[in-house]
Amino acid sequence: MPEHRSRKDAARNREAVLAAADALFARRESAEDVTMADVAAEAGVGKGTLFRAFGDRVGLLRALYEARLGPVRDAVESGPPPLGPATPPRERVPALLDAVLCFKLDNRRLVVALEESGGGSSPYQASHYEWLHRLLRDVLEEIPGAPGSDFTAHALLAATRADLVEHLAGREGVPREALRAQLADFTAGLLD
Amino acid sequence: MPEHRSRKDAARNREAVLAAADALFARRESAEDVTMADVAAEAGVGKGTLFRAFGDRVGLLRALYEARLGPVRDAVESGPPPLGPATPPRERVPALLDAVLCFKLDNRRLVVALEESGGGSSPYQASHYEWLHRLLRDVLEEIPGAPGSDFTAHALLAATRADLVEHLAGREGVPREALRAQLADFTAGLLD
DNA sequence: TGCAAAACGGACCCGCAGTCCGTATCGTCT
DNA sequence: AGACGATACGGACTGCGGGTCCGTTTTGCA
Repeated sequence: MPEHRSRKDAARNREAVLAAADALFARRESAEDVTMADVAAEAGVGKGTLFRAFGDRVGLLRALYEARLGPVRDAVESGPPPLGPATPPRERVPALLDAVLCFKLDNRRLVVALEESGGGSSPYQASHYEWLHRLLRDVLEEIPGAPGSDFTAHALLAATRADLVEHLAGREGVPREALRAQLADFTAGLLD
Repeated sequence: MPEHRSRKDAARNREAVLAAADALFARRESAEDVTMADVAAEAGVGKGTLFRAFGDRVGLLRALYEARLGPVRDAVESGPPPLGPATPPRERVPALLDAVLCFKLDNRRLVVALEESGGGSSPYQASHYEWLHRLLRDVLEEIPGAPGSDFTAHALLAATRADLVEHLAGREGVPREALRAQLADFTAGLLD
C-alpha cells in the first residue's frame, strides 16, 4: 500500500493532462507553440490543477518523457539481446545508440522541447541523460582499447541530439533507415 | 565607398550596444538572464534603438557571434597550417575540431545562448553552422575509407556542442587541456 | 540656416509561465 | 446518513520579458 494515496480526481486529472499534452504535441507543428493554457483547456482542467500536478512546464515535459521512455528502459535493463544486459559490449553499443535514435525519431517534438527547455546546460542535468550516459560509458569500458569512455559516451550521445535528428529527418528529409544506417556506420567506425 | 553610409550616431550606438552586451555576458552567470532592456540600459540607449539595429534578440546574438568568429574564419580560410587550406586532411580535421572547441570554451555563455535561441531546429539553420559543416565534410571527403562524411561531420561537430562543453568545463570542472585531449583522442579513434 | 530623412527612446502592448484564494469535492469518522 | 476537515479545483490575476509605436531629436545636405 502506498503511504498516501492521491485522491481519485487528482489522479484522473493527471492522466487527462498527460493525454491532452500528448494530443497537442502530435497535432501542433512545434512544441514551442503549445502553451500551458492550451494543455489545460484541452484537458478540460484549470491551470492551477495543471501546475499543482506537474510543478512547471519542464515537469510536465519530463513526466511525458518518462512515460514514453519506460518501455525502452525496461528493454535495456532487463530485456533480451541485443538491448538487454546479456549482450556482448561490442554489439550492445550500436544497439543502444540505435534504440536512442529510434526513440528520438518517434518522439521528435517532445524531445526537442525537453532538450531546449530549462536554460543553462540542460539536457545534461536531466536524470535520464545521466542514466543513459553512465550505462553507455560502462558498456564502452568493457571494450578494450577504447580511450576515454566517459567523453566518448558523451560524444556518441551527442550524435543523436534531438535537434540534429529533427534537422536531418525533418528539415532535410533524410529517411529513417538512412539515418539509422549512418549512425551505425559512424559507431562501427569508432569501435574498430 | 559604401553605398549608404549609416549615420554617425547609428554606428556609434551599434558599437555601444555590442560592447554592452559583451560586458553583460561576461559579468552575468548565464546569458539567459541578460534581458534586452538590460543591454539597452548598459549601453545608455533606448530599446527602440537596440531593436532597430539588430532586429531581435537572436540578431544581436548573431552579430556578436560573427564578430568573435571572424578571426577563426580567417585562420581557417586563408591562414597557415594546421588550420589553413594547405594542411593535409588527416591533420586538418583534428585541428579544425580543436579550434571549434577552443572557440566555444572562450565564448561559452554567448554560444550557449545562441544555440538555444530560436526554437525549432536551430542551430542547424544558422549560416555559420552550414559553413562549418560543409567545410568539415569536404575535408573528410578527401580522406579515403571514411564512410558517410556528411553525417560524420554532423556527429563530430555535435561533440563540440556548446551545452556539452559548458556542462563538462563549467559544471564538472574538466580542465581545458583535458577536454581538448579527449576530443583529440576521439577524432583520432575515428580516423584510423 | 533651413528642412527632410533618419535615428532616438521609453511608454506601451501582448502573450505566457506561474500564483492565489474562494469554492467544490472527497473520504472518513460517528 | 450526516457532517466536517483535508484535499483538490479553476480561472482571474500578476510579473516579466520581447517586441512595437510614435512624438521628439539629431544629422547632414543645400
